[in-house]
Amino acid sequence: MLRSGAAESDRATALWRLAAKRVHSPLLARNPQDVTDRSMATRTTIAELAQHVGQAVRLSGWLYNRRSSGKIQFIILRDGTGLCQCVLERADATAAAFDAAEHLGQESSLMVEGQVRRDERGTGGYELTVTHLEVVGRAENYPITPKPHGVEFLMEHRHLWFRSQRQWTILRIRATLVDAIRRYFNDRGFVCIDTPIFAPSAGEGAQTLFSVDYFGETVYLAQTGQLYLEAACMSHRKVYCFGPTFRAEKSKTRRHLTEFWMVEPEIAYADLDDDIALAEDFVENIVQRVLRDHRADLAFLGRDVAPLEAVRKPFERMTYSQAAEVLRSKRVADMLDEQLAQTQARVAALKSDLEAKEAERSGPGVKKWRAEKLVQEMAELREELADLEELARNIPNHKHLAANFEWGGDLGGSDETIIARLHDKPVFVTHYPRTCKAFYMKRNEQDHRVVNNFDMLAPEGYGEVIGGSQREDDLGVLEERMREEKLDPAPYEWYLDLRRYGTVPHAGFGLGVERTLAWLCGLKHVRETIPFARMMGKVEP
RNA sequence: UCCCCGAUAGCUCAAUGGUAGAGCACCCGGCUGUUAACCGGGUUGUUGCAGGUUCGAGUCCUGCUCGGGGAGCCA
Repeated sequence: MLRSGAAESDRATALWRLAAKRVHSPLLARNPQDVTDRSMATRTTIAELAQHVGQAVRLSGWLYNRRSSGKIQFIILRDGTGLCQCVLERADATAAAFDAAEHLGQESSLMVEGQVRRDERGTGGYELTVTHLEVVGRAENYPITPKPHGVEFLMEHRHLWFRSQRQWTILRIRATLVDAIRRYFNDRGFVCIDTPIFAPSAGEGAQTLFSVDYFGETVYLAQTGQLYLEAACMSHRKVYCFGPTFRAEKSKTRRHLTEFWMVEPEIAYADLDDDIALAEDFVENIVQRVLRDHRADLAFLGRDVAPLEAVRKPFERMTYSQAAEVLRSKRVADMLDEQLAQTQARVAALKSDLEAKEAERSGPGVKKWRAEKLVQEMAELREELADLEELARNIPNHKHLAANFEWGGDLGGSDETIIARLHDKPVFVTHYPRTCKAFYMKRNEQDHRVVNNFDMLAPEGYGEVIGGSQREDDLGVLEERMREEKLDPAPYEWYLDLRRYGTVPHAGFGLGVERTLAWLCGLKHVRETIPFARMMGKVEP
């Protein structure tokens, strides 16, 4: 259906040559090889417009939106690097272009040529006074209009939703985040090791993995590269893997995907403190990099950057046991009571606001456009109201769960949120009970009930972004743990070899890219942080 | 697997149990500085599916399907 980008630009070039032939003086056409250079206009992109003020340029892109007022049209052109308002006035010289643009549907592809002007009235601060326009490919009835759409509709049109400003911005930030991650490790002597996607039954919770028929044998899509990375770590000392990972958990929440990207470093001769120090430095680095490169983009997304600026070493730290005490404390009960009161107050305010708007809408003498605007505002308020009412219903339950938290169980989602809410920086929670963690985590020397692990909780309710641990390097203890978990040792013989031949203390962690990006961008849902989200009950497009 | 909410025009949403509507999109017309432009006119329906209650169901009841987000589990 959609042509490839390369084919698109070849066609665009060919069409432009045709256009150029028609428009420009034959006197300049001395060299037939030079067709594209005969134009006085420089070929450029919207992002580069600042360097071409006062010059004639040509842009190629897609029609983002168009407004007209009699003899003047405003064409918002999107070219992949930004948006530019192109102004087209009807005159003898531009009549053909004017008429061609008049019935152009949203997302039609086109090329325009004109004079660049600095103008605050135009999107992005620059405008193009159009002298020529060529339609490359017409589009009719583009499904995604400038008006609001529902999530279901947008997700079904993800292949087109990409083109809208918000999604464009988010995925550009994702690209920077991915680059920051790779650069961090590459610049510090880590060797990138690609771990396999097909994995035999790899122990911890095989029921949550996707099974694949592998020449008649059942294997699984990898949920971590860690065990393989441990092998690589004994060869290269500092390694990392970065790739997709798969979880078949039947979770339908704003934090879950069935296919997501995870980066996992692993370092030899390292203990838990080294691991946490690495995670801390790493997270500070990538957060500050995104902040440095995307201030305007984050502002466009409505992200308050102050909480991100606060992401500086050292982060907060507490043990699991301390967290358990905090959860049961009066401080947490009070905090939740206050949160509930605030939520209820906000709910009440929203309700009266909604009533007032409804009264105005259905009242006498309301202008049509005003009524429409009110309906839109009311829809937004209702959405916020629904979220808050759900929160208000949940808080008493969260309070109950926290107050009755018993040492030995894993922290629930609500417990993590509570711990994170108590701080304005990321929090490391360390030393979880061994019984609720994976067999490979290093047993703590002082307290055999707990392991040397940590979770890093992002602030502002974004929850667990990193899980990591020191690995059990003692062959005997590891075998004991595997017996405890009733794991068949046969598939792990190669893994046990790593302890048989020159075992050393080592540690690592995994960071989820989509959760991190949702946090950085201040998004409600991870589905917008990945190009094509794979979720429970959703594999298309 | 469990709990809560929802499904009305292509899209976003209205409609005391009583004639299915608006805005957008699209078509026609107007407007030389618009910012989700605006103004006038026009086209647009198996109210998710199957039953039930009722003189009468978009509205009430039951079941199912699909979607939303929460629990468990997780990054």
